[in-house]
Amino acid sequence: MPELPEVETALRGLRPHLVGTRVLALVVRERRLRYPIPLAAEAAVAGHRIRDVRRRAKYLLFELEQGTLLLHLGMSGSLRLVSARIPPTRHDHLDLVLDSGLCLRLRDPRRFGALLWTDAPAEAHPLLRDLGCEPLTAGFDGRYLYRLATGRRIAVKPYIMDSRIVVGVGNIYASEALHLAGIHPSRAAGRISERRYQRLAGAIRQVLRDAIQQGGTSLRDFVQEDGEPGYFRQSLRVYGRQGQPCRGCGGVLRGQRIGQRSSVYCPRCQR
DNA sequence: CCGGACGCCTGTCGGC
DNA sequence: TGCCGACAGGCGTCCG
Repeated sequence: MPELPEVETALRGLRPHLVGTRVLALVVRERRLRYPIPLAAEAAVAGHRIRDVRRRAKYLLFELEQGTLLLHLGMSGSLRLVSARIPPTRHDHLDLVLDSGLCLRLRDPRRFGALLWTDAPAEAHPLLRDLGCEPLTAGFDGRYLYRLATGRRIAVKPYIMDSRIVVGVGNIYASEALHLAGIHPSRAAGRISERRYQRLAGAIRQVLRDAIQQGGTSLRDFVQEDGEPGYFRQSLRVYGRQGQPCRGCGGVLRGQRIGQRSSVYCPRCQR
């Protein structure tokens, strides 16, 4: 379930429970995630305090007294804070055991997630180095999107899903933002005006903010059981609604594959 | 450099 | 009911 809003929600929920606690151990039960968890990770983190937890793109960064853990949830990863006594179940691949009696447990059935450790500044890590703008910070606006799109023939949907351009916009939010902005998902990125990119940038921010807000209400307690999101289901405009009526004009929403990802849009409202 | 395809995994769902 | 293919919220890599 992890898109930027969920990672952000996870961050906000977890942070107060993590910052200042000491890592007693990293327990790895399944090392084969997207990248094998480095053998050095366990030894590197044990005994160190968590100074801070931050988010960059969809990565959670656990800054320890020594080095940083980079955690990515992939397609199916989820985090829970549980008592260290609770036995792990299937797909609970690792625990970060804390001196508070809790442990941070990663479950990831598809194993597209990742846990890496670096001693260097996290931003310099190869996986973070080339990332584009954070959509919710200054610097991300229509002009930025417009400039980087110059001459590009890629469809706008995969363009805004490209993390070298802007991070955190996954398949759902790309679809939603394009509908909100009235832009056809397969329109060439380089053939959109700066003015329309302003609308798009605003739509991306709005959609992400709304989702964070709603995610916040359904995922508020990470010490509890799971907290399945299920959040925006109700407020989705197009995603997963192929064949159903557009909430704007009442017309039938159309589905199409763009760049190997399913896309839904309104042929009337989106041009 | 760019755009598009591929593959990594497991779980679920719809159709037959 | 059971089987099978399609598909799933990501993303790095490879190829032309």
